[in-house]
Amino acid sequence: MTQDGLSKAYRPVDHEGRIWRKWVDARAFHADPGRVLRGEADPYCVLIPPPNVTAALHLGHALNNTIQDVLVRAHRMKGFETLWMPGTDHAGIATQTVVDRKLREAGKPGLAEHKKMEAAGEDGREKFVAQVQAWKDEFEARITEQLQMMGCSCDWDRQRFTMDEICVRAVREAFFRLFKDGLIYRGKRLVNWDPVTQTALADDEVETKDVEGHFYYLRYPLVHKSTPEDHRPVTWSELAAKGYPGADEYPEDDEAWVTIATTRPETYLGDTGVAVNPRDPRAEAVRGLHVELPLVGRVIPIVEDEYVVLPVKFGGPEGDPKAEYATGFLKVTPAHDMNDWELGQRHGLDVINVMAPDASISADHGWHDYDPHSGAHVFIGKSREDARELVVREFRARNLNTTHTLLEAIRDYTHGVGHSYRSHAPVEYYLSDQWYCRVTDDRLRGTAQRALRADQRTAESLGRWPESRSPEGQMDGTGSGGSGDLGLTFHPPRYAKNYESWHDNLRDWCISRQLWWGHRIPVWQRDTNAMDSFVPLGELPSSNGHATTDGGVEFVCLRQDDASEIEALESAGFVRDDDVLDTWFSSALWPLSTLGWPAADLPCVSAAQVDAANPQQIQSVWVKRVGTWKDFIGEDGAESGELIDRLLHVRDQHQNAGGPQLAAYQLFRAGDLERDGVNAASLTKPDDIQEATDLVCAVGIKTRETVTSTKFDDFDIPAVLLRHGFQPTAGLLNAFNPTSVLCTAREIITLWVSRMVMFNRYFQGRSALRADSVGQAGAERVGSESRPTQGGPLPFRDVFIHAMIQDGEGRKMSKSLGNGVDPLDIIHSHGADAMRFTLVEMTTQTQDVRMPVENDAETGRNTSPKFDLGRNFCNKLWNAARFALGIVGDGSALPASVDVHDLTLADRWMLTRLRQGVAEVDAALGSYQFSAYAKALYDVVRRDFCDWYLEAIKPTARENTSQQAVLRLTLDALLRILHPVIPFITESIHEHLSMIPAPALDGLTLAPPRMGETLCTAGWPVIDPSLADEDAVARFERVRSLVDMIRQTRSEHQVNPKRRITLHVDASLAAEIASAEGLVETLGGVEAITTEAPSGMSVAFTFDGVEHRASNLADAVDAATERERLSKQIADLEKKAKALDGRLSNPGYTDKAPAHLVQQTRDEREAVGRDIEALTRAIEGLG
RNA sequence: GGGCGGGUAGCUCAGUUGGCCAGAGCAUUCGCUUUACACGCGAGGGGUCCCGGGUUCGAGUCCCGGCCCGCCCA
Repeated sequence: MTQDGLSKAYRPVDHEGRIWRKWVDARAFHADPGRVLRGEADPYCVLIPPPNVTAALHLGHALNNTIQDVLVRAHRMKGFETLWMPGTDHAGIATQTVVDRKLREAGKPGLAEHKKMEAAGEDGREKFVAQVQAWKDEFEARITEQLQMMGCSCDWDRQRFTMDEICVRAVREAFFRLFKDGLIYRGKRLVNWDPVTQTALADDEVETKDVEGHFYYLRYPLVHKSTPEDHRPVTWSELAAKGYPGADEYPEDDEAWVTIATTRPETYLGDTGVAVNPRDPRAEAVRGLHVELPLVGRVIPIVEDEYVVLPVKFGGPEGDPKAEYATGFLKVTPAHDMNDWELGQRHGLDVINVMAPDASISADHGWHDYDPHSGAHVFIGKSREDARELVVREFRARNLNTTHTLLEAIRDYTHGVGHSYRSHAPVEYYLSDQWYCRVTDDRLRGTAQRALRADQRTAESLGRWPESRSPEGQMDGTGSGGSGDLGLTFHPPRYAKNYESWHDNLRDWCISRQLWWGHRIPVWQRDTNAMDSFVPLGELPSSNGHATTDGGVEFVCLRQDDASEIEALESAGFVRDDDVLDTWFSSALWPLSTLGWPAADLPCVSAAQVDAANPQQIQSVWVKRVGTWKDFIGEDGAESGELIDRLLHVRDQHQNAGGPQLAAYQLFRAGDLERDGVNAASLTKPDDIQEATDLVCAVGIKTRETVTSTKFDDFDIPAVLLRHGFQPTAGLLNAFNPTSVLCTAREIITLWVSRMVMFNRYFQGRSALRADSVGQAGAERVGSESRPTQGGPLPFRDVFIHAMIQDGEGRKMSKSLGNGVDPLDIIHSHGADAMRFTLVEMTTQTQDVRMPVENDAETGRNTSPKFDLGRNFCNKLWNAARFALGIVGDGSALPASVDVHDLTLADRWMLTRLRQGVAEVDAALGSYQFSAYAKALYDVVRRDFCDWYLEAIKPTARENTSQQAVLRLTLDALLRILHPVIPFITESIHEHLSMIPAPALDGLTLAPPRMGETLCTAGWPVIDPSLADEDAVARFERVRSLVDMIRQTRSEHQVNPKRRITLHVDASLAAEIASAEGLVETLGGVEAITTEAPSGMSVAFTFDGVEHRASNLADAVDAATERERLSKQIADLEKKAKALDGRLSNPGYTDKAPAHLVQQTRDEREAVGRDIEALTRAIEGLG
């Protein structure tokens, strides 16, 4: 290969597609759990944080996935059996909302219309979900394409989706076990309610935003309540008699009132009490009294509770805004406020819900004392906002007596209000029936807390969550030391604190969502209270179901859908729950579901069970798949292509023998399968199944790439395989769980990391192991009496939290601000490698990184000048490689081996620097310091290799074949440590380099590729300490200093770079230069070295405190300019000398500082002095 | 209110047990179509390391107090 074969500049578009196909064809990213299980390789596994199918990926995803790819590629090269599991998340509420909006924008029926259809019995739910499914298909494909264009080396054969068959299986099993173990329950609680999307939200889906609102001061008349019907007003004189402060300021016969302050007047319709702090001086006077709600007419008690904030004038805390605004009387609305709910529970107050699910005022959702003839009818049907205004207007318009209206005052007030993270509407606290997961149980929260590595825990945590040492350690059957217990480690460690405090403040997790897009809750229920007659539930017929009862409502959870059981339930009056699970429920199972749990331990699911799960889907999949594959192969299998050849070959070999290859072929010819009556029962050996599965998955990839007209959907593969008893995930759980590291952003710590830890440990804990036998008939004895307290293995050992990318002003990148950068734009303009290198270089240990955003006037797209860094670096590497390949040629002249002792100074220096570079890279990657990794690469490639080594060897490399050998090997090693971050360009260069045989060099090991001549499966460089040559480094550094001085002198005299100058040096320096193998001459542009004084014009420079001279710089040197230049140098040196003198004259320094530092300072002072003397003489010489 | 992160050159950032006149990339200035690279090469200029105290022979680094920006949780 000559340099003519490579373009002058690196053009990513010329290479990225070809290189990607090369990797895929080599199946270089496909993990084989067998190698791990057989002990042939250590596992390294990363689970992708599944991107939402809501939208395409943004730059934050690009960073997140680049980091993962760097780790994965490096470990693959280091010899680990490496699995990077890809997939996407269905993102229930987000996707449903987006699709609804898009439908409405397109003038098509949206969610509301589909809900009407469903209510009318017209399959609205199914039709809407089909729309969302179509959206999912589109975006899953786009996301996959984006990741692949970035070069992500995921095991694409195993790609998952949180709602695919494999994941459904895990969700059902998990829900069933939690339900059975009493960790899932149904309850009527206040939930965070999003009135726009009309669903419950988890605590962490609510964002607090400051809102400029008001405090409204409302007057509630005080009354005596002697009988239910008779309540007469309280007068001020009565209160004054009881010692109510300030009561005597009012006319004594006037009706008395209390004033409450509220930001939400409309909720007064649901007030069921007024609370006062028992320490309030007015409390005693109002004890036993009631208030009458204006318009509503409801008479409600006054209760005393410490929760009520005392106003400042009655001893409340000064400076506390609440105390400043408080009146001391608090309206209590248990159905519409979280704190009021709790207060109401303490005092047995009524709960009156006055709103409909859309947050409009309604008497139909729990307002049981609504009187249509009261004044309250005016509020019915009004929105929250309108009702608020109306309440204020009514209160203002109504008089309490002749001098006072019901509205006392309105004051401006800014306060935090919860908003839905999805619809951004203010959240309503809403009373409803929801499903909860009891995450506060020690079996979940406790195992998560104890999982944290001891040295990352606080003393409080260690006290509160003591590890139960002995059983904990022995418990996990994985055998890898410590992996099953306290080893969870955050990088950077400060994030461990977030994790801890999240658990400290945990409440039970609301897992039901009033959505259609998601995993439907597998519980059937009937309310026997509302039934005239019913057959008692009795014993469930199989272990597939578990029943509970709560206040006459019966619940049955089914482990798997079973048509006959469902029919039996429904005929007995049971109805399946309409709701779906919180998206995070399936996300929390990601480390389990993607790796095959629970199938790793359970018998294969039968075809009948899968068919029952979703017969229509399976059927359609089946038809589609047959069509797709037939189109691809053709009826006679005659179409060309390596894969078909392989399969035909396999068929010929195994036609009669059977076995995995035949099975694969038959699956491939899916249409043939049923016709031939082949069934899964003939494929019983796990190895057969695995091999067949692998081959079929390979078909999937091939099909995706080749058949563009037919949409290929990975969703289908597991369904087909499951139907025939295959386990495409066979072996994965045992080989790869616990996984190695989770890479994510800090906002996810609470939402996701914790829940994955809880679930992974719970479901693989001791009792869960016993529960595994439940799947087999008869072994049914796991219940509350054998509750596990010991957790199973972690889902991952390390958690790396990376920075968030902001724009140049420190703002989040967002669509609304228009400051986002599309990764695909950068890939198109700069190349995937340039983007990756820049992102990695930016990734420091801070919590945010800034990326100045510019709009490209030509394309109208956003970009950032920061990406030039990566592009320039890649181009530099490309040209350096082009140059090196040009020198080495086809390699026919290279020796078979070289001895380090025969090498030039430059070669030995370069090899030493290479070794240091590899060590720096290893250290950086080992501690998740990605910026340090990029900087180490930059330094060794650009500074050492390009700037110095290549320049140094230019005159000799074309003749010196040993030098060529070093050049070839160094470039090879550099490509390997560069590969994880810039995979495309390094693989491209490697295509050429690998054609040149690698000479042997003792101490340098560059293992060949494992698969398909790909650099990505080649070995990581291993460099023995014996290659380090400190003497060469010291000598080369001397050369560098001297060359720097020469270059500086040349530059200051504006010497043309091409002009070769003459040095006049002393004998000692002349000897040193002579021993430097011509490096000084080459790098300094030096024609001749002489110990004789210059005869003509010359200039001075110093080295080691000795004056030397350079001549032949120019045709004339101006003495005045030269004097000025030298004087400036002297001035600088004198400044430095003064500083050093100051230090040395300080006895504190010379006495207390380490001796070697003091000596160093003295040496330096001496050298500076000699330099000054030399320069002074030079000035004198100018005359 | 609590927790966390940041404040170093015009911009984006390094600076890991305190110890070379504080570094890199971009930008900028000067010189250069030097046979790998102008997406380049060589040489410069540019910094009260947010402010105020303290510890120390010595502080960007450690301690205390304050100011500003951002994130998370209540």
